[in-house]
Amino acid sequence: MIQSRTHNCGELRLSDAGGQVTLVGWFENIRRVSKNLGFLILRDFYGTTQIVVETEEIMQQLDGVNKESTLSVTGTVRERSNKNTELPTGEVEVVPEKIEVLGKCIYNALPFEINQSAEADENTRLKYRYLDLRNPSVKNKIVLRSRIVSELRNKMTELGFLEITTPILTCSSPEGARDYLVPARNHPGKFYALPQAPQQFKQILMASGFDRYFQIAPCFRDEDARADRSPGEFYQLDMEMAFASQEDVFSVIEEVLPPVFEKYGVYHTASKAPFVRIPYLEAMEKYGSDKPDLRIDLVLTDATGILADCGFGPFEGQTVEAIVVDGFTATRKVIDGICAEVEVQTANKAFWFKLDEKGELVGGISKFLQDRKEAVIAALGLKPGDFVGLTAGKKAAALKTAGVLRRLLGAASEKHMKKDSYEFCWIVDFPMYEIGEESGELEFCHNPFSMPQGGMEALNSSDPLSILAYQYDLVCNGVELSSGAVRNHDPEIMIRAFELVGLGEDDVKAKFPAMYNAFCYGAPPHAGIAPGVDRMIMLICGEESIREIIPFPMNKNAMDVMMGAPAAVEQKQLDDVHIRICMPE
RNA sequence: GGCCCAGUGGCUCAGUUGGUUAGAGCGCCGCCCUGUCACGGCGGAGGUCGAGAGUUCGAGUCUCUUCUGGGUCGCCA
Repeated sequence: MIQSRTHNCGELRLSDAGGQVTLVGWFENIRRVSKNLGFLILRDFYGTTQIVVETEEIMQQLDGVNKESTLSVTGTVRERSNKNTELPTGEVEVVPEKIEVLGKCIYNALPFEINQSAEADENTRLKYRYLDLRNPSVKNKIVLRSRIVSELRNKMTELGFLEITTPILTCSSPEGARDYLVPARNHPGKFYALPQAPQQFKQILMASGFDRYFQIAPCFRDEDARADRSPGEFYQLDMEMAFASQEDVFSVIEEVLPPVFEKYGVYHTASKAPFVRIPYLEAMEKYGSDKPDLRIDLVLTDATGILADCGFGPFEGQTVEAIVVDGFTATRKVIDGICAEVEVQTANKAFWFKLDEKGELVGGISKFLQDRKEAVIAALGLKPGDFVGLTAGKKAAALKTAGVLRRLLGAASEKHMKKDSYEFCWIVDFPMYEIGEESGELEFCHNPFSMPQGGMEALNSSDPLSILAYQYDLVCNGVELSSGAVRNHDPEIMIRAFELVGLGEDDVKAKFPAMYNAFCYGAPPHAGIAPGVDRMIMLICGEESIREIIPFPMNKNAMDVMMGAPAAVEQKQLDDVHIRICMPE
């Protein structure tokens, strides 16, 4: 029988000196100073405590005990003669009377050093994730994740939202990402699908009379990974409100998120309610992006009129966007690096020139501007010392490229980026429709669930391309956290909205049968949003890789190298679900 | 699927213009050390340089193919 612990390893203080204690934990290290003096570090979830070995007998007991074995140590707490002020438990040590091995680590070499695991090869870390997670700095992110999720839950509950789980086994949705499919044993040839989001269920909950719903919802999409996008599965703080407007949704988010970001974030300040609202078109014109990083105070200027015909080839007949940066003192090398990075990220080139302290246009493409120097200075409002970044192309491309250039210029200049805060904004008034790049035909711009602004009248009498939707994005520091919308709860408007893109009633019924039917029995106007939990935690932790904030992440190729998933299964299992494998060549 | 980067003892990395026996730190093993705290000192083991082919008198280094991992584009209503 194991003596149960009296304290954890992060707990003992000077006031405990003299007491008899039992600690349990992992054998982190031992510093052997002589045959009968050594300092053993015991680590558990809560911290580390120094065990001082002062007898040859106990020292010998530890011979052959590998690090990372689990131990039980019973002994007396004593004030240290040499204190360590860096450690919470650094004023005391435990003089052991008895050390017992609870769980042997049978290996005397680990795949990586626990305390440096974050620097080890990522594949090895994932394979031995249970060792990686023993590293306090790795573990703490998972602890933080738990606290954040718990706080979000509490806050939502406080605001009267009901947490309701929706099915994991459901049916494939015809739109969006690739589904994960699950064969149905009792229905040969048929499949369940894992939900890409609980979208239809939450809207049906609204039609069922629930008023405020939320869920920390698992979502499954079979799409390729990115640094900030885990393959396969992720979580959303999914919510929906009945009889609610866009502003009602905004005020809930504005109340729930900033306190969590401020409390746990690497930056301790976050936007206060109300967040800035920026219409989509304005965001594109001003920031060249629908997810602008508002920590950067630079904006785009349309310089087509003054620069397109200056004789510089790439500007000829194109839209030209300019970003004026005052006090930009970066070296030529940095500027070239930024331009190269823009090209990598957008496949378009960036250009530049400067107005030097003497009032001369210098550098970059300045030689093409000398004939219109004063006009350029006036049009862009330049002052000596100003730097001007430029992009050109068709309007959408010029704006998008300038958006990337803006972000890089901001990051490179002390003066124009407030680095230590969370700047939220709402991007609102997304267009309902757009001309599809490939099809050349009218398509839904975001998703077909959104209510068009102006309702049926707008659909019947306006140019479809001018119709806006009650569709919004939540953006923080240049990261898109979420899309949301006031939903289209009116079957007639839904059908009309589909008709404009060449579809009709049959398509609505075919694609969303349950939701459509439910809405035919009296649906409340409703609106919602679903911020990505993993993305929020990344921002809060200041992490660049999403795998750092997921307890058991898959690798880029959607494999769990620890568990060995995905894996082949036995023939019997395949037979049960009527599946035959056709291997690709 | 396209493009970019990386792969050298258990871990992190260095390795010059292609040139003798491929190095360092950490870890591991042994010895020494009575207050360490990234303990210290001395010694030792441990390498098919991801794999295959090629060029060459000679390849960790150059070329090609391939594998693995990461990033990115496509994709992500």
